[in-house]
Amino acid sequence: MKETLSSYLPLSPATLHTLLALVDGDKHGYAIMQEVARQADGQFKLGPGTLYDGLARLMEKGLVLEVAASEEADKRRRYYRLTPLGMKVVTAEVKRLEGVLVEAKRSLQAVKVRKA
Amino acid sequence: MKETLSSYLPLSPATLHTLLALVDGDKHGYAIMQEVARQADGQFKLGPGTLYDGLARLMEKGLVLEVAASEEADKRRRYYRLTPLGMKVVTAEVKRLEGVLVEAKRSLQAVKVRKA
DNA sequence: GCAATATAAACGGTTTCCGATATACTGGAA
DNA sequence: TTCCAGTATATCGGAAACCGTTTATATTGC
Repeated sequence: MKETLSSYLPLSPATLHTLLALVDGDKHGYAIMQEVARQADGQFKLGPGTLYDGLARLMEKGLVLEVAASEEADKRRRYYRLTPLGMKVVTAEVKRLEGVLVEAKRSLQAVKVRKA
Repeated sequence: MKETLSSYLPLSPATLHTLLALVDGDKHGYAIMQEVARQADGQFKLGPGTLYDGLARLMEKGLVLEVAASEEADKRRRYYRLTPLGMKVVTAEVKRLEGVLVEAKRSLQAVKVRKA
């Protein structure tokens, strides 16, 4: 299973942020865009093209599925939810990135020290 | 300066790993591939297509430059080096990712707790 | 001098990105 | 009641990036 999970990695920034926005609950597309902008603090914005393309791909792969809105007002909204697989994949990517950062910080620190 | 730096971000996994491999010193292409494979512990491999495409782009943008080998034996090798800008960009991306991971772990933890 | 390995690079097809655009609904202000 | 800004989804098409395969050479060890 570790192997199959690895085959989804690494995630592109757009994909990672989309999945992360869905971790804490179902959201519709526009809300995902806002959440990503918030999380990235303006340093990164997901446009509609990237978002909806990405969502379509994620649904094909089974990482995300569309769910019916319970009894919402706005009929335009379409809600998306992480599948269990999607949750595993985003968890695995976060773990992978942690490892990358550990190595990265070690290298960067070594350079700083060398210069000092 | 913060703003201009942001315009290079986020980095794709391939770009990030290429730059990280160069942080601790000049390397030639083949060595970069090996270093990336090592750092990623097999979870991610950079093929030659991706690598050399990426290097060409990084040189255009001024994040990497080619340097002459001091007095090497192997004449085929072409060495690449991070520019000061490249170093700043990779540092900024590492910092950005740290923030993303903090948020990500918070969300993931919240989900775990909710389920427990 | 042969085989294996190391190294760079081109090539071409596919995937992904992503801004622009279109369309339509919603809520409130003028 | 009209109007408008914001909300919301979607498509399109070009650009950028990815990436395995192949080609070409140099080197190294036998």
